[in-house]
Amino acid sequence: MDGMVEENGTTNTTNVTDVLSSPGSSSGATPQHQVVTSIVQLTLPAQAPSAQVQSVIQPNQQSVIQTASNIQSVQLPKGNVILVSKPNSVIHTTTHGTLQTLQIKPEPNSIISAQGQSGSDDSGSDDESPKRKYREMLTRRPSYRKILNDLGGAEIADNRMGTKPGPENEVSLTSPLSFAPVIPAGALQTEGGLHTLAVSGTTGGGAIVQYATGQDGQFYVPGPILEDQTRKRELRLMKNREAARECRRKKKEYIKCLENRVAVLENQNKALIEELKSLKELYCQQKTE
DNA sequence: CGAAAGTGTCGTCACATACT
DNA sequence: AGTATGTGACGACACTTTCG
Repeated sequence: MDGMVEENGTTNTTNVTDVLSSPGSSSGATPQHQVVTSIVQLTLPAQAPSAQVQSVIQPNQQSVIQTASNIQSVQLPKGNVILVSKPNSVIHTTTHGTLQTLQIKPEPNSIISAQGQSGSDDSGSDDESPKRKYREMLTRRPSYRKILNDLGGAEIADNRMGTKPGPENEVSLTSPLSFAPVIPAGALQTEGGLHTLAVSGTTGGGAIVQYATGQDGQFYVPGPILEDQTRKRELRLMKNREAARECRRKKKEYIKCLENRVAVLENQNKALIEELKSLKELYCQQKTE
C-alpha cells in the first residue's frame, strides 16, 4: 500500500487515452476518457480486454481510480456510477502485487461488484430485506472488515498474523475458590440448593459462579458445573482475545487505507493546481499576443 | 544516568448488534 | 430469547524519548 502511494506521487495526464475511453471515440484502439458530471464512461479497446487500475473506492463516497502506471486518475464524486460499454468487463486493481477484481455486470442496474482475493462474504446474497438494509445504514457504522472490503483491502485483511494462544493470560479458575467471605450484598441468589454468586474481578470484570452448601455449612462447587463454567469462560476469553486482535488489525488497516486515500487525493490536488496554473499562464500568454 | 512522560500493544470487560 | 461476534474503553505492561 505504501508503495502505491509513492507510485501515485506522479501523475501524468498525457497518457490518459491509453486506458480510458469513451464509446464515441473515433478509434477503438486509442481510447479516450470522458467524465460527465456524475458518470464516468469506460470503453476498453478490443486489443486490451483488461486494464489495470489502482483504486480507492468507497460506495457513496467520492472515489478515485488510478491506473497502475500512474497514467491517469479519475475522480468519482459521491453517488457516481461507472459505465463500461462492454458487459462483463473486469477492472483489476493492484495493491502490493495482489489483485482485486471489480466485475462489471451486464444488468443495467447493477453497477459494480467487488470481489477480493479472499472471495469471502461478498457472494451478493441480495435476499436481505430492505428494512434490514435501511436499519443497517442508519444505525450501525460499517465494520472495519466491511469498509476494508469496500476499499479493496480484503486481500490484506485475510493475511492474518500468526496467532499464539498466550498461555500467560489463560487464567485458570479451577484453583481453590476464596470468594465466600467477601460476598457482596445482593450478589447471591439461591435456587434449588444451588447458589449463584457474582464475583468481581480485579480489573473491573466479573464472573458468575454456581456453588452448593453442604450440611456442615461449608460450601462447595459441584465439579461438573464448575468445569463447564470454567471451560465456557476460557473459551469465551480466548475467542474474545482473538477477536480483539483481529479488530485491531482491521482498524490499523483501515487507518492505513485512509492515509493512502489522503495521499492520493493530495497528489491529485497538487496535479490539478499545477494544471490550473499552466492553463492560466497559457491564457495570459495568448491574451498578450 | 535515572525519573517522568509518551507511545504501542495486549487482554479483558461491557455493550450493541447480528444471528439462530 | 439465547448465543456469537465486533468493537470502544480501560488498565497493565514494556519500550522509547525527553529532561534535569
